[in-house]
Amino acid sequence: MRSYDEYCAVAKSLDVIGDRWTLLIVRELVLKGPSRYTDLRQGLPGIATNLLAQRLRELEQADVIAREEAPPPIATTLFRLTDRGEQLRPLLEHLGRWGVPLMVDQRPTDEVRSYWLAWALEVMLADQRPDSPPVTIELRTGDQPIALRVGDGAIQTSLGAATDPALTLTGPERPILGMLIGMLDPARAGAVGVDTAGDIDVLDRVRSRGPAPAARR
Amino acid sequence: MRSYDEYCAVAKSLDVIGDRWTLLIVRELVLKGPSRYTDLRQGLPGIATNLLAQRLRELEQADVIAREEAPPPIATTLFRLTDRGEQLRPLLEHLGRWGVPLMVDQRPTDEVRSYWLAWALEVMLADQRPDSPPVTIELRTGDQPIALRVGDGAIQTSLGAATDPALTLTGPERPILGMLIGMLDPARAGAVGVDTAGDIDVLDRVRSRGPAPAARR
DNA sequence: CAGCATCCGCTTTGATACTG
DNA sequence: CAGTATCAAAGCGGATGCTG
Repeated sequence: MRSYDEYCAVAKSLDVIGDRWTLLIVRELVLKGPSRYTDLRQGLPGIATNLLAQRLRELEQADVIAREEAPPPIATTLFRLTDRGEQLRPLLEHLGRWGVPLMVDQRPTDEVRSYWLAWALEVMLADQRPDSPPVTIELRTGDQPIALRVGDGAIQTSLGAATDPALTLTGPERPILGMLIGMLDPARAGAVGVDTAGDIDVLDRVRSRGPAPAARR
Repeated sequence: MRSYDEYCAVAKSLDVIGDRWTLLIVRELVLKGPSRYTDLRQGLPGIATNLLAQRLRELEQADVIAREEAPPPIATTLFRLTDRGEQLRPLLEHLGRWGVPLMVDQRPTDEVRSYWLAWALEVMLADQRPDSPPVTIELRTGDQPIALRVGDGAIQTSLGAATDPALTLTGPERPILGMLIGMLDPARAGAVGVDTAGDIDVLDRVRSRGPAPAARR
């Protein structure tokens, strides 16, 4: 992209990370850690392969990512975030929180990856009763199940089936997210296509953190 | 811009604010408050007028900004941030902090506005000795002077000459910023084209906050 | 197969001129 | 003041082919 030619910190940032696809590449590296070219492509459906190569080159030049030649038995190129790139993580978390309300609009053409959803829930939800014993909720949605562990004041997610979940939600992504962030009455689960198994009341345990954090100062 | 067609909170955010110029328009409204079309153009040198009109329409549709018809004696259209738009402020602050290190690269074609610089300093600097009496530093750089007030643990800036500054720095933007954020030895001010008048030691009073805040959690 | 480069049609942007 | 209209240039998306 052309530079904005402004001597402004925001404009200079956007000169580096404002191109189309660029922040989504950083997202993939934040979520997956060091990744191969091919794995990045899996997480960026629709990107033209030449564009991915070009963006990776630009990000490397800007010291946001680095490429390392992994030794055998991996024997491939890995792309990873530099320290400078890691500093974008809280920015992405903020973008994620800001974007959660937009997820009420799920379009039939939208690709889904469960690790995107899991991450959105981590940055958006909070444990409402930190002193109660931990509970686990299993979400059967997206391209693989998500285990959501609520306890000790924190939210953790992992991919794959949960062991002994207190509640299992099965159904489309949108209403399941809606129930979790409190925008959809859990009692209406069935009406919106969500199958529930277990104790529906554990949903009270999670609470939305609001779309934006208070400004730092 | 085309949608990324991803059911991911970050991608949904970028569908709204990822277009070229969009975040800079939000920056202008954050810094200036409700603004007229023409005033926005002044702060976005290089934008094509049709693009500004189009972006404003899109941002209005996305509930990031609203337009209000100001009554006489103003009698003009004002664009202002909605609540949703205000929630982007901390995001811009983060982008600003991340971008400050990139300001070592000032190009001759870069446009400068003093209120951009003042804001970058506000989000980047901190009062190193909150218990000492307040001091004021005047910066004669950019398109108008900046008064930098350090005291009570906070940094405040205002445009225009300062009253009774302890230190006045006159010269190009880059070395002045460098001296303030501690990347340039104040003793070398003269060698880099900066004129100093007053007590150079008050520079120890400000401290860089580092390029990125710790992750919230 | 991983990691690209090239080509081509289409969309977005930039520059400028013009208007209620 | 607050835009719209027009058109050339740049960027992007999709398909394909190449190389170790």
